[in-house]
Amino acid sequence: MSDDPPTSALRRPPEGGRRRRARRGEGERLREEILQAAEELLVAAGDLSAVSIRAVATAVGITPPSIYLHFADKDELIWAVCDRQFSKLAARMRSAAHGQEPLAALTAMGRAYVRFGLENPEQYRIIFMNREEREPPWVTPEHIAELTAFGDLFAAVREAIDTGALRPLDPIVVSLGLWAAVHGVTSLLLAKPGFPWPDHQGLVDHMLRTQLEGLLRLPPHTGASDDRPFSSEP
Amino acid sequence: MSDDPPTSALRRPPEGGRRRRARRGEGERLREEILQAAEELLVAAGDLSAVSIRAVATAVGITPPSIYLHFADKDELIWAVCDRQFSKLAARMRSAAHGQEPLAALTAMGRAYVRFGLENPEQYRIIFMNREEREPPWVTPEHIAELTAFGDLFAAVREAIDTGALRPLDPIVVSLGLWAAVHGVTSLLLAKPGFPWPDHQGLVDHMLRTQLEGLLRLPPHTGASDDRPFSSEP
DNA sequence: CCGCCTTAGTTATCGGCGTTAGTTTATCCT
DNA sequence: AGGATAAACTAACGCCGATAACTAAGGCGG
Repeated sequence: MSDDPPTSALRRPPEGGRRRRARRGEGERLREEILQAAEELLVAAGDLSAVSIRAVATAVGITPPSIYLHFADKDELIWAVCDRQFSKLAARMRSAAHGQEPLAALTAMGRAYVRFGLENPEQYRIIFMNREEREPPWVTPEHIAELTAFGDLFAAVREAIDTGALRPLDPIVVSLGLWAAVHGVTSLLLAKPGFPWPDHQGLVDHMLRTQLEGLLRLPPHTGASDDRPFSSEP
Repeated sequence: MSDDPPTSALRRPPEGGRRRRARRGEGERLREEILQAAEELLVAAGDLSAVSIRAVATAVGITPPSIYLHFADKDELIWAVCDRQFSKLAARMRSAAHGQEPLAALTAMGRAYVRFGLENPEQYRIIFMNREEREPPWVTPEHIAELTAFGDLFAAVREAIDTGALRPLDPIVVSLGLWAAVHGVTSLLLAKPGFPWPDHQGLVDHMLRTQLEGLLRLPPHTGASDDRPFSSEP
């Protein structure tokens, strides 16, 4: 990380003078360069704090204020960086589930989700492990749902319920529960990598298997059910 | 948040001169005042970024460098603040599970865990939704396990397995899975409070019920298993 | 070819941050 | 009384995100 192999064509030498201006329509190109440089800084350092406006500007070869011509503030830049990778998540989940019957599809989507999170830890942290207050305005619940292929998850759950494979529970709650399960594993692994975890894959498979088995149509259970109410409500 | 009711006896008026020195052994008292002020700032603003060393110093009535006499750096201060609240978590979980049989104890502990997280959102975020790199050195896996009453969780799981209530799975994996389940719900609710969640209690109970039912002693399952390996291993 | 407008960048600066070095002062012990 | 030391201070460094004001390079109508 200290030497400087030509890992990317981005870093310009200080070059003395000003940056050659882009042509009329080419402001877009600089935007892409900024995104690319910010992403490289983020994954290289593995730490959001290493991605400062100044560091990005230096990497691209411009001055800090120029970044504000393309992004309203730092949060928008960071989220745009993360969104780029995360736009691939839904496709990955869909292709993992492609052609599978509902229950297998749910497992495949869950695995793809965790895998993606572990492969893009910084982006996952920023998108799903931060308070939403810092999100740019275009990050709506609908956007989140789209990123996570929630529609496909929900459809698979509903089909599994309709065909009688799963119990007739509220498919929304079931879908959110599955999301919470895979998110729980992913975020704990990312937050505490030094914890003595067992095999990652085994843990994920355990979560999915347990969760799905608990949802299967079964003889009525007699498990523990203590029904004191909660304090906080939505 | 703008007016200044005497919410606490901490804030001193600028007072002109220096702070009256504490007596010889009383450095400890200032440490407590710093912790208290930092905690108040944290929960009042609901945002870690509002808790700057300078803001804490102002609130206590001292100058910023004085804080470093009691805390090595900002992270240690923040973690000490969070640890204070979190030291109550294990006791709450234990008292919730007190006298219950194993399965009911697991449910009670899970509920207590989520409730605690939702009641201390900033602390939960800092402790469980940040990368561990910023943790002070005294935050070991053992410390985390102690905070979360993992020993009691594990004991209840093992007992449930030994008595035949749960399947004979690895109790470590089962315990971590239960932790991941409740953490998944908690952290999603905290990260995305604007998401159209259903009733919190219902979601938590669904998670616990599903997870436990999936663990009950049952006819062997034939779930979907796609066995591509994961990328990262522990 | 010229002059204007727009766009894409610049320089300079502000206020805030965490942190450190060096200094002062009040209290305690002998 | 006087030195030692704990507990505070002042001043400053080098970052940070962000903004205001300026400048120069296209591109276009005449």
